[in-house]
Amino acid sequence: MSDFDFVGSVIEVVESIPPGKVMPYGEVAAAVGSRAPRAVGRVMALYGEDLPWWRVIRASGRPPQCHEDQALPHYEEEGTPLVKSADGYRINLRLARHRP
DNA sequence: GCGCTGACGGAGC
DNA sequence: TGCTCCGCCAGCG
Repeated sequence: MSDFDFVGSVIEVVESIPPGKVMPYGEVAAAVGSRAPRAVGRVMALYGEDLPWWRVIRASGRPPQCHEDQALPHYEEEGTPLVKSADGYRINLRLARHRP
């Protein structure tokens, strides 16, 4: 697996996430056979423009920092289980977590 | 070839 | 429940 295309695999996994579901960075990294959730975030920052990046969130149940406001409308549109929090809102990983 | 940074995760307090 | 510290890997100068 040395030819392993990290970026390509990450993009493939993110696009495989169905609407209304989400997947933590750690899960995406594990899905591509890696342990670098940070690297996944980098891919989103670079290629996220062509991907449903809002379906990829942190293990804390919150979307990428500085992007929560942009992700919110997407969740409401896809019917993603949300939980209102003191800070604003949060994703209900219990219901929204996508399992391959 | 080396070091720093980053849309993070988990454990500890 | 929220914040802090350390560790992880991949990309770039």
